[in-house]
Amino acid sequence: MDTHRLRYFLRIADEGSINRAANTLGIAQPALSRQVRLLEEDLGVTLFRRTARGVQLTEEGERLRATTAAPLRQLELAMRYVGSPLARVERGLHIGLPATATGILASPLLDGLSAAFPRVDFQISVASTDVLVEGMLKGAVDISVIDPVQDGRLFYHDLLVEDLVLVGGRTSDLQPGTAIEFAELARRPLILPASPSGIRTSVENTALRLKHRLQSRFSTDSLQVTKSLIEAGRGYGVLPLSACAAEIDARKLRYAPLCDPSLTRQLGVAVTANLELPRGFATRVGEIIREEAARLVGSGVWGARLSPPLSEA
Amino acid sequence: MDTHRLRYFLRIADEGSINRAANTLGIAQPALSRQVRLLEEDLGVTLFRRTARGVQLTEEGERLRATTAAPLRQLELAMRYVGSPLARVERGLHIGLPATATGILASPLLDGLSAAFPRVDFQISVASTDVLVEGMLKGAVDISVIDPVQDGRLFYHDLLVEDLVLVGGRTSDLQPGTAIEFAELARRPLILPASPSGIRTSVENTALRLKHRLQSRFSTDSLQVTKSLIEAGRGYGVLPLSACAAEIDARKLRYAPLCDPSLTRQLGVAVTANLELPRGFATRVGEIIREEAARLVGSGVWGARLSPPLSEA
DNA sequence: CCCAGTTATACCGATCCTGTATATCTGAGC
DNA sequence: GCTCAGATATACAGGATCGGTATAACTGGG
Repeated sequence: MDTHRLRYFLRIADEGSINRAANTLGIAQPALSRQVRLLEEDLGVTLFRRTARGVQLTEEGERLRATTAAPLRQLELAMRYVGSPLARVERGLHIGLPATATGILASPLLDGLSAAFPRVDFQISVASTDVLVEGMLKGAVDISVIDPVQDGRLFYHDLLVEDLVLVGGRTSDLQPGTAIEFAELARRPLILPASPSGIRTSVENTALRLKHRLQSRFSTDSLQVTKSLIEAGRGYGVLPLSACAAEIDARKLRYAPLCDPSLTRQLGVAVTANLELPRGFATRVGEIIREEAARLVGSGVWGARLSPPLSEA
Repeated sequence: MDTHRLRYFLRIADEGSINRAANTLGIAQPALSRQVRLLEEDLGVTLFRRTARGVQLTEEGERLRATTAAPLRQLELAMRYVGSPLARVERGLHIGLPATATGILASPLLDGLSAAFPRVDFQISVASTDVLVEGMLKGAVDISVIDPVQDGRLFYHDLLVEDLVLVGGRTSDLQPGTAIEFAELARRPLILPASPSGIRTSVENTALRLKHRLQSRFSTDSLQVTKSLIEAGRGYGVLPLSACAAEIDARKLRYAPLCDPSLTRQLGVAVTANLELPRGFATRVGEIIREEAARLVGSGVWGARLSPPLSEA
């Protein structure tokens, strides 16, 4: 019943190996093995199946991970920031997220942020990059996760890169194992974002470069609408897998990777340059966004690749 | 960064004294003093003001308590139940709460329950006792917090007793320091629950016994409506303080204690006798409700008195 | 001024954690 | 079937941390 062992356990679950976890934790492997055994004895359950290529969570282990990861993270943040003057900030902070990242990011992010900054009311707006940028320049939005932008009035830093996949309805012929060539996209009706989002420009620029002509029958800025149109068989979507994981699990949607070329979308964190916030606050919030994203990526929940972090002076 | 010290810290905060906390924790006082000092050094903040009559939380201490109590409890429950077959139950559990307890109980209760039973979808219904009892007998509601009932088809056990206060609008003359006699109630327009709830019968029976005639101008089963009517100056309400703490803090409502006689309302936990649930599951859920209530009462958030617990064989 | 009650300090023994060295196990490749 | 690489498990010793006992220092109240 100690955070210590729990942190070890979670790291092992992430790494899938006691050995690798011992390395990243900076302790010796036998010590870690021992802690796992003690934790298992304490709880009276087997947490891992030991194999010759590492360890694998049992059902109980998976349950423990699911129920302890978030509270443990909240504790860590709460203790880290309790001494910080930033924790005293009383204010509303307005966070902007793109629709294609809310499903995976919103809830854990709010958990973490409210643990670190209990006096702050966090508000989340879901909108396209251009709307969020406008909101930030007006001062209505404080910090956003958006597509890359070049604007001197914003601080922007890359967060992660995510592969895009082709998503179709239940009756489509898409299979995760069979990649679809980009040229094939031109022969299928596409449902693209209405506003010039990162995904849409990525798709359109590639089409232009390869001299393909796309059929875009519908366009909408609502991810919800996009997915229901796809589900109804009205067309195909180009989306990050994380944005429709639930529907794919539920067999409502199918997907296939893209190739020749594959497409990606880049996300980053942006804050306004002239923030009326306590010094360092926005930076910390940005760090927590990064940490939360790193955690989701590291645990395999978010299939993306992290961009290199900000240099830590 | 150890649950150990955090638990000690929270207990001290609850008891208001290192000495008393040491007794209830079963360790020596110097050891506990030491742990507090170490925790304060770790975090770099002063958590308590030491006085000759105990200790008092500083602002940072209060913040730490607010941000760590819930996650810590979730961790404890998650670890306690990870090995239990009950944690594998996949089912929806329908919980009934009275409107006057939801505000204070719903959120922490859901936190705790979902940590203990991750596979269960908890649904909360807010209704009056008679509706909840009916729902439980029909099997639509599994477990409820309700006024005391005598019904052989239900298992019922007392949970806590709470004082009722007179609540008026912002312009009323009520003051927390000046108790209002019951006789005075008859001279004020009251807004009482429409259904025969515990609060309403308590008020009406007392009036009958003392031969007072009440003026009940409006009645509604919605606590929301009740409070907005009171706020608009349409009348007075008889409510537990916990049901309108937020509005009183916000200076939208005022209150005064009742005397001659004072009124209370009793709450208990009830489950149907013929549950189609795994053996012991409802019992455990009931225990968690009790624990959560005890925690809220112990920390002073819920100004009520616990009923004696079930005998623990 | 004294006393009861509180928190803080000093020291000691026991426990738990970690690192080093080594054993054991398992799956892949020949 | 055998071997080997890579993984986890066991044994033992050193060191840090925790809790207990004894005692000091502090603060209000009578």
